[in-house]
Parts: sequence; structure tokens; C-alpha cells
Amino acid sequence: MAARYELIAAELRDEILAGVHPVGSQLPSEAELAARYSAARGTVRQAVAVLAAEGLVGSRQGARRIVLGGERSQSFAELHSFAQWARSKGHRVGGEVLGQRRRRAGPAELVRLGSPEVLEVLRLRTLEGEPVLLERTVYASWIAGAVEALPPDCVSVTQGLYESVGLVFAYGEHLIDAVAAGSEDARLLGVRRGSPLLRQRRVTTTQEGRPVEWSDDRYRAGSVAFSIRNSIGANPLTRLALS
Amino acid sequence: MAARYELIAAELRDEILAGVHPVGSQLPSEAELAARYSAARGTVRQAVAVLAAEGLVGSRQGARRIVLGGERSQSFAELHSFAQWARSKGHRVGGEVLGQRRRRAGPAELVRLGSPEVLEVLRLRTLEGEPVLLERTVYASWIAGAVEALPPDCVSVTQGLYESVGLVFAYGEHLIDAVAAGSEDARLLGVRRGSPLLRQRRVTTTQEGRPVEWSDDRYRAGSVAFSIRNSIGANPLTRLALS
DNA sequence: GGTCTGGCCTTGTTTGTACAAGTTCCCCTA
DNA sequence: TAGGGGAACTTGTACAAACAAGGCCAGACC
Repeated sequence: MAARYELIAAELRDEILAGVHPVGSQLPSEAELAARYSAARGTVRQAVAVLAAEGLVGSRQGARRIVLGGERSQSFAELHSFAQWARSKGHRVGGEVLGQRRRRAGPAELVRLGSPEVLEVLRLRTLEGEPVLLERTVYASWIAGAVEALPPDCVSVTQGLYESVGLVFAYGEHLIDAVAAGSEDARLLGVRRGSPLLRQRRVTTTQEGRPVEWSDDRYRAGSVAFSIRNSIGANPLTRLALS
Repeated sequence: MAARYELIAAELRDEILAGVHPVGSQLPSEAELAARYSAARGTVRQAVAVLAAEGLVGSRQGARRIVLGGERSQSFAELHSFAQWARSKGHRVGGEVLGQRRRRAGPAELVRLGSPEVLEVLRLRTLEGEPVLLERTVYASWIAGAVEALPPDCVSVTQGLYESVGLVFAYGEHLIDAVAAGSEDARLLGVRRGSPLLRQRRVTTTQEGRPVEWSDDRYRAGSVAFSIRNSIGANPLTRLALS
């Protein structure tokens, strides 16, 4: 995080959040910024590209960049790890492992994880003491041992695995939809059977592209939402038709 | 779309999709690609940055880039416009306007659209003849006339507004969660009251950052899902705690 | 046989330059 | 006064060069 363009991006982001550049206003031109920071125009371009990727500013050829929005997301971890996200937002987060066992991988799991044997873990996560999330996670066998070695009250699995074996979750693919609560979901989350749940299914891989986990996370309705900013020409989210 | 780096990105994307670079394999180095396309290294970097943003490839300093995944999303329109998305995927899409009226903006709408009067439109969209989506959209007053002038059976509002008044939707902010179907939702979508719906609320703005519409879209569960790829260091999606 | 180190390879960062393409806005004209 | 033309400004694209930082591997060493 010592890169020049990241420092400039951070400074501009702070200015935007502080209201120096209000929503709807124009950002200084690249030339002005380059002069202000004594940096080359390319470096400034990299900095504002970061802000554009975050959805903070929009840009069009020929016109000044426009400030689009206020607060913004930061890290990959925030989307990936429930605990890290919750803590960064100042929530009180808890959780416990309800069940854990090794078994043979089903065909779908074999395709996603490339591992004949898997470790299945059922976790309940709480926010401010209220149960909000039920995680059904399946880990590839090569990492199963490290997962089992984690303390049962480990709040952040992501962080735990990083500290114990140096594993870094680097890439993820997520599928988001809505489902009705099954009887187990209902009992554990404290809702009625059939009530709506927000479901996030994801595969996570290491930096080398090796799959680590495949998870089915179900949020109680009204507890959590997903937010995304997009722009013409930069669009990471897609719809998918089911069935 | 005549830019050099876009052409290179398109060619590499095609190669990946065609299996020339299988998932998990290494992409040629920047130097090799630069030589192959007789382009500067910077141009090649821009091209692979596009693929990285799409989640197709991952990269780490020091190591060759890795191919992460297969098919990918394309356009902003795909997320923004239900009709354009459905048609691009080869689905048969239909829809009708169920109600439309002008009224004074509520406080939340005033904040989001900055318009004291709004046009409220209720639309039902179908996929392969089945109702899957109920849209409750509120338009800012300055565009309301153009919306009313659209034919009632207009399949794509986005496209209709572009053709009639040249309006381009450029930026969007989306909030995704799950809700229970209300009685109106249930009747129109053909599901039981209280059954789960996937809700997407969004504000869309023009290129200048002017808000155009604020919409509450509800999908029948099991009909549509949202998909996203992310990576450490590039993460557009965020969780939000509600209440 | 295992481990460690050093060199090579590859990606990341930065600067500088030049031109292309689109926007904005003022001034001039009808 | 309304409209058109054009100059100035701003972002987009492309090239070239150099060094930094981290990964990878083979050969040396214990």
C-alpha cells in the first residue's frame, strides 16, 4: 500500500467522503491533480481509475470526472468473510460450529472443488447476538485438517486459516438468490418455515486458482443486503436465469 | 470498440473461452503478448486488466497470470435492463404496464431523485411466458413525459428511452436482498403470499450523474439469480446491515 | 536427501511524450 | 435572440524506458 497512485487515490477518496468534492460536482482535471501531487499524469490516471472501479466517480471522454457517491466498499475480505465485514462495520459478531464431518464429495462438489473427499461444516453466525446467517460450507480435503484444527469458537475462519497455515483466499465466484427456509434453516435462524432467506453460494480459490471451499450461506431476510455500484463499461454483476 | 487494447482483450477472451488457455493454466507473459501483437507492454497490460476486471484471469506480482474461469458477463445493460439481458441470453421476454400515475414524491424519493413530482409505473415482466418480475419504478419528472409516451407494450424501457430522447443510463447503484411476497406481489407473480422474492432496488443516473429512476424489482424465487466474480483487491460488491 | 541461495523471469509502478476523440463554452453571425 | 462554428480544455489511447518487487527454479551446499 505504498504505491504512489494508491496514496493519491486514498487522499482523493478521503476528500470526497469529507465533502470537499460533493456528490455531483466535478473532480479537478488530471493535469491539475498531477501538478498538485507532483506526479505524472499516468499515475494520477491510475489513482482515479481506482475510484472509478469503486463506483465513487464516473468519467467520460472529454468531460471532467463526476463525483457519483459517498461511502464505498473496501476489501475483498469484506465480501468474503462475514466476520471481517461485520467487525469493520463495528457490529458485534459471534458464531459457533454446529456440526462438522468428513464425507465423500458429491458429483457437484467434485466438479467445483476437485477433491474426492470433503469436510462439511455447519456454522451459525450472529450479529448483535441475533442469529442472522447459516453457513453450510464444504472444504477441499487438502485444507480440511487446518479447518478442523481451528478452535470451535473461531470467529473468522478466513483469518484463522491465514494465521495457522498462511492460506489466502484470493478469488471468489458468488451466486445470489432467494429461497424459502427449510425446517432446519427455520429452527436455527429462529424464523418460520418457508419464510424468505437471502442465499449466497460461493466458490473460493487461492491465489493459484485452486478451489478451497464451496459454501451455501443463508441470511435471515431483513438482516443483510448486498450493495453494488456499476457503470456502463464496467459491470461485474450479472443476472442468471435458473433452471 | 476500435481501441487496440480492446481488440487484444477480445482475442484473448475468445482464446480462453475456446480452451486455448484452459482454466488453471498460465497466460503468456506480457512480453510474449506484446511481441505477438506488436504492441507496447502498456497496451497489453490494459488488455489483460480488462480480463482481470471481468474475473476471467487472476494476477500476482512475480508470477504468470492464471486463467480463472470460463464464460463471463458483458454489458452494463445486461444488469440494468431486464429485457436486454433476457434477449441476449436467448430468452423469450414479455411485459406489460399494469398501472401508471403521476404523484408527489415521498421524502425518500425526493432525496434519491431530487424531483418533487414523480411518475410511478408498475410493470409485470415475463420470461418464456411465465411472470417472473414485478417492477415498481419511480421516474424523475424531467423524464416522465418520455416514459408516458412509450407504447404500453414496450419491451425494453431502456432502449425505448434511448431511441426516443437519446437518454443513456450510465451509472447504477443496486441493493439486493430477500423479502416475503405481499398480497399484490403474490397475486401478480402467481405465488403464495409470504413466499420468498429476490428484491433488487436501484437508482440509475445519466452520464452527468443526474438521477433518472428509482426502482423496486421483485423476482420470483427460483427464476433468476445474480452472479459476481471478485478478487482480492478488486471488489465491487458489499454487504450492508439493515436496520 | 533436504534445504538454502542466487539469478532469472514476470508483474507492478512511475515518468514522459504524443496524438485522438469528445465536451464545454464563448463569440460571432444571421 | 437563437443558432452555428470553433477554440480551448479534458479524458482516452498508445508507445517507450527504467527500476522495483515478488515468484520460480536450478544448482550448490550441508
